[in-house]
Amino acid sequence: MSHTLGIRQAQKLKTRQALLDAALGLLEGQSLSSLGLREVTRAVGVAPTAFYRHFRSIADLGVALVEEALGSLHPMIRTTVTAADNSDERIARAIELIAGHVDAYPAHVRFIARERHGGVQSVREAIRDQLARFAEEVSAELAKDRAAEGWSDEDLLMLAHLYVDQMLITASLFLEALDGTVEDRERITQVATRQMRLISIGRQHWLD
Amino acid sequence: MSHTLGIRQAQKLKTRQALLDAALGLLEGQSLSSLGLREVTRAVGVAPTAFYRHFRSIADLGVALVEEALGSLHPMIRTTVTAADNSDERIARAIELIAGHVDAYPAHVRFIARERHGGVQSVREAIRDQLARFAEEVSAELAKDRAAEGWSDEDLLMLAHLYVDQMLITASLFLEALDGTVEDRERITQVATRQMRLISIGRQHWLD
DNA sequence: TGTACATCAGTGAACGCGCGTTCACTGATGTAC
DNA sequence: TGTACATCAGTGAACGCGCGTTCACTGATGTAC
Repeated sequence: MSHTLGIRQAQKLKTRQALLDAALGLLEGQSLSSLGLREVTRAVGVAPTAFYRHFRSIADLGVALVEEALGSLHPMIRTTVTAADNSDERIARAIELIAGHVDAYPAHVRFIARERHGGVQSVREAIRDQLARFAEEVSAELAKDRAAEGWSDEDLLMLAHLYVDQMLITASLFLEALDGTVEDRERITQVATRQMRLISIGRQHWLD
Repeated sequence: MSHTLGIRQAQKLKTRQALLDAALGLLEGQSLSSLGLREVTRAVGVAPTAFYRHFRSIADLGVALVEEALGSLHPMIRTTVTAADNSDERIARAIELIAGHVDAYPAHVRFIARERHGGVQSVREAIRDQLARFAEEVSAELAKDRAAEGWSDEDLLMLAHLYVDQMLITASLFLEALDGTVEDRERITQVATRQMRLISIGRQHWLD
């Protein structure tokens, strides 16, 4: 049978999640290295000191946010890349998937884009490690394709990184255009589609 | 005949440059949205209030840093992309140029990578505008090449953006490896070279 | 060239404010018997 | 089931500190004559 959390532990998790959610919201207009502990607890409605029951510091909370945000990106990246063969139709579907993810989790996407090169070392490292893990999974996924015959492991990994980076660039463009016009978003879709197509073409002729 | 600046104006420019330099140095370990005005003036050795003689705010100083940093990237990007035809030798030279630029101006590269998606809107916009200008110049440069025959303006611009983004990604990888081993840097060089090669191949077969 | 006045980059005191962190605490939840 | 004690998430007061901004100022540089 399933184990039910105690009341105390359940409440603690709830507060912790509220802190994470509040921080993510506050990070829309600033970066992690300027986010204040009091700012976060004020947004949640708990005393500043309650923060320490959950995180040692804002940097620590940031690392937890990386897990959460990239956990949500994970399935998207997998699906996108699995679909990223040479078919134009599949490329189109992958781009739509990215756009949909940005619509559904804009704060996660913003957080990763912003803190990937941000001012907090431990967070940068966490993002780098997670993205490297993704690239390895993508690489393994690519290896299954018959188009990967004759490719070295190194070349598969470099292609995987290219896909992952391209995906993040596209996601952050869609993010900037969230409050923009339909035309803005269509232009981004068109450019991203053509870039993916060019990469696909390069992939097809890699072994020529 | 050349006009010599007055003593007063020359001294003012000197202080202004000192503020920019100090800020850039302080931004190695944090992001712009957490940089303090007093921190910067303290590093320079002037009174906090002197700051206002040069900039309205830290965000304003940030925009000035964008001009400076991308002014230094400008020639590099031009040269790199001009050299980015299908020849492996030219690709290798382009990657070396990027690595050399990171060695020469690490703080500029860090600033642009960090603040491109950072927490200060006006700075993000300044970077976006400058990079768009670069992409247009690169696009015009690409158009001169005989390999561009039959390419639409739209496709040239999307390729230009791909090159510019790829360059920034590579630069920021070299930046992370500045204190790393020679092996780290060689691995980055190898991956970046292959990615550039794959893009070149896609470019060659674009019109197939 | 010399004088009298204007400009203005940089100063230093003062302000109110929010910050991170400490500490002893409270009272609901958990546990042992 | 009931009781007595332990745990621990969240509290609230207090602290010293650095922040951005204001203001009237100083004195070297610039300008008009």
